Amino acid sequence: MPSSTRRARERAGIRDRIIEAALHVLESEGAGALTVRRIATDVEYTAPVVYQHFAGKDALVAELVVHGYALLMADAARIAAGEPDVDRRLLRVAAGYVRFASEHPHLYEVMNGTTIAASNRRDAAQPTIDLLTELLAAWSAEHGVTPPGDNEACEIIWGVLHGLASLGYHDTVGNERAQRLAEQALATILRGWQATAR
Amino acid sequence: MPSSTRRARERAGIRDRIIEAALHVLESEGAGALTVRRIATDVEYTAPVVYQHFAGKDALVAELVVHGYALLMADAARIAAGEPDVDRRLLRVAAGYVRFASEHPHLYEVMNGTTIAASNRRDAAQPTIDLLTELLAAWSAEHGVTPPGDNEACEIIWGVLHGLASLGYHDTVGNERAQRLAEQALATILRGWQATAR
DNA sequence: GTCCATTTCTAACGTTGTTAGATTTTCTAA
DNA sequence: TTAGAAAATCTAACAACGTTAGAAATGGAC
Repeated sequence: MPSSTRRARERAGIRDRIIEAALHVLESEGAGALTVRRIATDVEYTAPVVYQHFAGKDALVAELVVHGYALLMADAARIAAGEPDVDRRLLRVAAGYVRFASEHPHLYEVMNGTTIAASNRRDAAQPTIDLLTELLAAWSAEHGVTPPGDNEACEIIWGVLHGLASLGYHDTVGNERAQRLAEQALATILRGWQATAR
Repeated sequence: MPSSTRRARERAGIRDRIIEAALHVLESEGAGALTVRRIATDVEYTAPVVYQHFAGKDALVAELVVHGYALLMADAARIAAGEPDVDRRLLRVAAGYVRFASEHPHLYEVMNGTTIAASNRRDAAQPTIDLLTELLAAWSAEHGVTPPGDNEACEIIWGVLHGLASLGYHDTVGNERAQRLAEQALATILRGWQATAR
């Protein structure tokens, strides 16, 4: 019965369109406009169909968060691939992280919000963390310096990037300034680790 | 007519009780439980009286944010006053900042949420920023090192503290670990600035 | 062409922030 | 002390939210 597979394909298609529509509303109008009825209207359905594809609004938002981290990861990977120099690579990824937050402020907000559970966020963020770990290992090998282990160095950098991205994405300081501050902060930390090794 | 002043006093009293009740609900049960009706019930009134003292829920939340920054400031000032050594003082304030976030997670969340406008947050946070600037100036004088000016050093530290506090307060990493990471990050940055000066 | 399963919609429930209007309380003044 | 003004408070309602139950429509299988 080939029709059942087609039905499944159609179902998945609607699911994807819901996610797409939700992402578009979130990015263009913010979390306040992201209502179930609005999303349903945008995909030309009524509200209850959303619940046939997602357990509830929170589950849908969780998927947006996963999508957001995938975008962030792709951004970071692209930037990293385009810069051969180990030091500059880290700095550019740092600036890219902050830029991502200010280019997708509403998405970044839910990515770090409390609607999503901490463990889910960790899972979604893991690839990005792994990339950061790699970049850090390469830097470490290049300079013969070993920064604090047990993931501490990586978590420090993650924290710094997130902190300065936060300052940037809700206009506490400007966008470009936050990017520069992130680069400076990271450069200073790397220099600090080098100074420790001496 | 002394009664009118008493009336004003009573009005202010109710206002304060509303703020107190709201703060208690927020801290003990989180932002999800913070509804206008709930607050009104807790002060033994009905919902509309809240609107006689605040333009809306957002205005009330804004006051909670101000209150939160005052608490944070008091905490930081107390810690700073208790530590004569310039370097240790900065590290202890850093750890204190992160601890504050994990001891008041829901309050810290709204303090950095999007319900409050960026300019209002800046105003509320200004005293804490000023304290940070002072601590940094003292450190700078002690070591004969001038970190980046134009408030950049201060904003970097602020960002770092906020970032690691965020990692800590929603359990991305544990509480004590986030405190240690903040101390390490700050120590490394200070070392980095010293290394630059040499 | 009939029946069954799936999909979709209509209608509703409870809760939210918020406002209008009635009601009660409190103060002032004769 | 009491009549009337002013303030405070409550009741009732509105629109919008997330969510669910049950009716209506749709589409494939014999």
